[in-house]
Amino acid sequence: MSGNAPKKKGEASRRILRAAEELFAAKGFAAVSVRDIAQLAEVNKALVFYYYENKATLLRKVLEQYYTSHAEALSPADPTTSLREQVHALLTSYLDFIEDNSRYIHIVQHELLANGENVGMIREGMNLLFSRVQEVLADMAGDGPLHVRHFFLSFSGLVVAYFTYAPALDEIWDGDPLSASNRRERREHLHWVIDQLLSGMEANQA
Amino acid sequence: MSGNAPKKKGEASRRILRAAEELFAAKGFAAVSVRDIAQLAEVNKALVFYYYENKATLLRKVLEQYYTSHAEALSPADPTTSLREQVHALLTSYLDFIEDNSRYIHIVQHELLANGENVGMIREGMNLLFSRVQEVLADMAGDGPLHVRHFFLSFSGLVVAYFTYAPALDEIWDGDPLSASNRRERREHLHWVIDQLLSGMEANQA
DNA sequence: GTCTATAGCGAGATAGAC
DNA sequence: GTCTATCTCGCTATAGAC
Repeated sequence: MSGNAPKKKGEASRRILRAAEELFAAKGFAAVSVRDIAQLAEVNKALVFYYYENKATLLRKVLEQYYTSHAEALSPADPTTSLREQVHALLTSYLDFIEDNSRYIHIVQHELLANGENVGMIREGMNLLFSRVQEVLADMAGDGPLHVRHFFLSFSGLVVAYFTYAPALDEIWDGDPLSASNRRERREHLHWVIDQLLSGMEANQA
Repeated sequence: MSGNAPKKKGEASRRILRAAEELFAAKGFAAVSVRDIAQLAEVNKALVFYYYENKATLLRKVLEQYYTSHAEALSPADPTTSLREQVHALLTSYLDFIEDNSRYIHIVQHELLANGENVGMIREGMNLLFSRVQEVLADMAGDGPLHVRHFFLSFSGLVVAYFTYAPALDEIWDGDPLSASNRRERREHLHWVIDQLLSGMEANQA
């Protein structure tokens, strides 16, 4: 017998990609070895190089995959609703995407910190998201400190902080910050924050 | 002649620590080799192991150093001013610290993402900062989605996002997001945001 | 398409001269 | 305290059998 794993044939390539994604998110590109990836994917190490030219290519494929699903997840604004509702809808869809793809953030943050070749792909993703925020917020936002780009960045920071800092928050939160009920509460907080900011922008326009 | 560098004797240990700090912040712990550190510090590789037992110890020392200066940078609240002013003062001192120690964030984020042994030290730093925020905000904040911990995390995210995302923002910003004038503008934005949130909290109390 | 075997290199760390 | 030289290991990547 060669093994007891329920592997389906032809799937090896996908298993490798999934394993790479999981490990890159957990430990970062540099801290992961191809051996780790092969082990988790339950394939031979050499097979990784057969499907993906090298370790760096593997990371690029992981990022490309996310880039695609991120772009797809951005549903277009519904012009029949109020701007305020459109902003909330955008926040909701962003949170949905991130909860479904929490590893995405980790990989992106790793790459941002490494500040290497892959920042280009991340920049494209940011630009895309920014243009969506701009569509919705352009009329409300102002200039200088109230420019759309600041709100875009602030929204991103507000959303992402929760996932970045979670491992160090368990004493401040009661128990696991990432539990379902705590995630729900955090969502409510973010929608509340958005409301305050929108009110401030409206007041500023008048 | 053995070299042309203006090295002062006895300083090697500090040069190593500084080099390690710089490289860990730029590329992350795993992506940095002891050889890199020695080269930047202009010392022999073996000397790194003479002063610091191993690579992991070096990172711990870097974190300890930051932990200390972070704690020192948190000036106590001035009870003769309004709560609103105290919050703004806290934000200002946090921003000052971070601008003076911008590498600190990068190292902390790397460690959070790695989620390894050093998260304990970071947790202590977060707890300390949280208790300061709580002092100032306890009376104003509420429960559930308006609990102090949410505001604490939101403030952190708002501040930190700017530095995390900077490498991918250059197309959205006009030129370098980290230029002096852009940093100033970002500060103004953050104070504006804080003001909106404080107003929202006051309204909620009534 | 998947494996074994191994080349070749750079890493962390140590021994010991000065 | 600082260096040279070296050990050992694990890494990426390749060659080639099946």
